[in-house]
Amino acid sequence: MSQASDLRRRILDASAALLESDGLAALSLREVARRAGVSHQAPYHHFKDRESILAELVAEGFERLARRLAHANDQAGALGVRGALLESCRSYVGFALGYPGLFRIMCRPEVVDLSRFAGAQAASEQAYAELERMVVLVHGRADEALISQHWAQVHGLACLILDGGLGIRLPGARARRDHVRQSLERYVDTVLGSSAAR
Amino acid sequence: MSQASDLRRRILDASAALLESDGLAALSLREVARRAGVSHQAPYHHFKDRESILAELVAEGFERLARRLAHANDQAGALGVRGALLESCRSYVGFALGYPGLFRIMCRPEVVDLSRFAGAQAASEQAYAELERMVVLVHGRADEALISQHWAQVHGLACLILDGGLGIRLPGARARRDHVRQSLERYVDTVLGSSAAR
DNA sequence: CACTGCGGCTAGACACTGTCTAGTGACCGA
DNA sequence: TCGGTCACTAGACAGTGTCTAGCCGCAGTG
Repeated sequence: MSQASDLRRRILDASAALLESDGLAALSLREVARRAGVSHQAPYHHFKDRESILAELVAEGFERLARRLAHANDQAGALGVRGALLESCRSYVGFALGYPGLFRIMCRPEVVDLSRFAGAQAASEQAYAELERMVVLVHGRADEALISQHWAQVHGLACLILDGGLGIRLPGARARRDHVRQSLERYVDTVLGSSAAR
Repeated sequence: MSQASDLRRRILDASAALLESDGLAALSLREVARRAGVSHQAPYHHFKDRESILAELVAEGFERLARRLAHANDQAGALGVRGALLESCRSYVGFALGYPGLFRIMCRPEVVDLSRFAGAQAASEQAYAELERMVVLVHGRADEALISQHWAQVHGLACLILDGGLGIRLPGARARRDHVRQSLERYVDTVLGSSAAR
């Protein structure tokens, strides 16, 4: 049984590695099995299908993201609201840029349909709850429009750098980091300025 | 030759239809050929490979998006800055929700690598230029951080409704429309309020 | 008119994919 | 010792993108 869960873990790890190194297109069950040194049918003993493997990775991804966001929220006392907000935004975008392959399948329902996988969906709700907590910290309350405004800002920036035109415009990790920092600081000032004005 | 370009067009149309009705996964060259009533190899006479077909659709998509954004920009005189900004945001998000399959491949480099297709890239630059025009209208100037802040907001909202958790939270087209309207109005007020305050 | 080349298309083949079904062998409780 | 379950292997199937070869009608040229 130790070997069993061992193979399960090895399959997940090989999948994650393949995802980050060669992209989703290169992630085939058979290649994963090859890298794990087992037959092409072995993964089926631990996962129902290909999507289930990816769903497990997605769940782990959302958990990690939620932990990062929670950590930023917890620092509101030490850093103040502005510092914590900035940290939260950086966590989100940093996660996306740090694990681009994983982040992509996390927001691609044609790859992993969250509604089919309770665990992954629950983990994504955790991350959402942390975003909500941050919005309450900043605005004192949280309706859906406020949350989605904040979420859209960080998510949009991440997507645009990763996959959209911003990535093309920003060659090199250094330029991206600088751009993210600058953009997020401007966003934080906008949001806090507008909130204070009310 | 009329027949030739006819088949080319039919292939593009069949691909677009398949993309919107059954999603990217169902879009195979062979199914497209079947629907166009030709052999599975016929498309190769008009397109180098599968990606080239999608790249053509992507180019057309960016052109259409750019036209919509340009139209919103042009209305700044009639609607005022606030009205035009709102209209521009609605155009972007409305395009994404109106052609979800198309919008997805427009921001999925693992599906269509823009750097390989000059036409598609040029069209995407047009759309970017229109976004830049809007930022100038609103802020009087446009640096990269301002543009990406604006772009991220509309792009993020579109992505979250289409593929992210917001779509799950908003069942039905009506709820989505309302949410988009509310979110964008709040965003527009935030951005104009903050801009006026400087 | 005959010949040649070429553009638009068909047909067959190949390697690769996910997944179904049928085994195989080791371990474990009765 | 026996039956059964568990982790895994092996073969097959339909479907895919793409390579190569071939077919047919039409234009241009001698």
